[in-house]
Amino acid sequence: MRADAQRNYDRIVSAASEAIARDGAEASLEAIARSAGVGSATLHRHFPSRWSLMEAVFAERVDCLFDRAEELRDAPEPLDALVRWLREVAAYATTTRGLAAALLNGPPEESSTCQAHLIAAGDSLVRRAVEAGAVRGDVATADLLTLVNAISLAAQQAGPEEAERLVTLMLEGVLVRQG
Amino acid sequence: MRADAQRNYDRIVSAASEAIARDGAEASLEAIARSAGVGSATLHRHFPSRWSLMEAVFAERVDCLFDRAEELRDAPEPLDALVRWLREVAAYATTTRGLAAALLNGPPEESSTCQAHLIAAGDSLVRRAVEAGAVRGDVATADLLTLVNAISLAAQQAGPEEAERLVTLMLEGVLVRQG
DNA sequence: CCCTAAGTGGGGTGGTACCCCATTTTGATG
DNA sequence: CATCAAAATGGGGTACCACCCCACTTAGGG
Repeated sequence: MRADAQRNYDRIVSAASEAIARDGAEASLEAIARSAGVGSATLHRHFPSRWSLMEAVFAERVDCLFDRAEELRDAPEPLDALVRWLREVAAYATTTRGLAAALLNGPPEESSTCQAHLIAAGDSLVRRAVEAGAVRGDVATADLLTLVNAISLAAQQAGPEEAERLVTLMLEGVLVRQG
Repeated sequence: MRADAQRNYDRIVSAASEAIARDGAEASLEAIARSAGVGSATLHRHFPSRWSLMEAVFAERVDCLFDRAEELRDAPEPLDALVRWLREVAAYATTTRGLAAALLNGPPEESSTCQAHLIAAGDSLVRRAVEAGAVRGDVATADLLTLVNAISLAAQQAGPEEAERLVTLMLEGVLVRQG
């Protein structure tokens, strides 16, 4: 990749990051190109679809969550580690407007990179929690992340604390515990 | 309301219903007006915002769920009634593309009519289930509906059976039951 | 230094939401 | 039944969007 192409790529991702934080997942690509000081054609060549741009923007965030999962993997309390990580995922998805929407509503193939990365990160935490007897064995990491993302999407206008409350409710369950 | 205005109103809602079922919540208003045999200005006068049209389209469905709740209110098993009703809500929201999105992502005031109607419908079922000792007392009907809608939205591309699975998971909880 | 291939962005196309206003239609009244 | 003012209508206009074509520019290896 030529140096100028790389420079423009970075500028676009940076501008898109700001625009999405401000306007959500439906931010105008034209405006992003403009604020990056780049023609719209350049943006569309680097990122053929809206989702590919999303993915580039969120890759950094997802990497961060991935690293966080590795940190928590050796925490003393497996359940605590998992719950804490899921809360961080929810917080990221709720505050970074559009992340949840991108992960859930994006075309299957195109949003799978982020999704797969996140699932890989969460998997070890889930497995440890299951082995510790704190989490049901028939729970898939993908399900957990889908639910957390769904909640984040639903609570986007209510705020992060509402999302956290709903995540807790989901983990504990609605039905009374009958042993 | 004049007779012709009423006729056009009905035509628009009918066309919108089809379009949303086919194309989802982002269906083109212009196309809806066209297929209703009506100018776009007429559509925009009757429905100032996209959400107001959504509301009109979904009102029928929501009424149906409301009636269903009343039917189930006197069912012998309160928990069974509640679970069945929530599954029906999920099924409606998943199949009627856009219902979930409309209820969750719509502006607070504009989507509140549907939401309020649904909460009112579910409330009696939740209360009965709580009194029967089957559901936690600190669970709000609104939370339940938010979660069900969130799941529906998340499972929209996966299908109704996936949504049902996730609803069950949410109700039972992810953590192991420790009495 | 030069030349070629990669990269660029202005401008075009076709689509969208939403609004203005001249024209038509309705239905209550004389 | 004829009249007519108010209500309703929709064509056309504006502004914006995603996406694409293609003449021009620039990087960087020989």
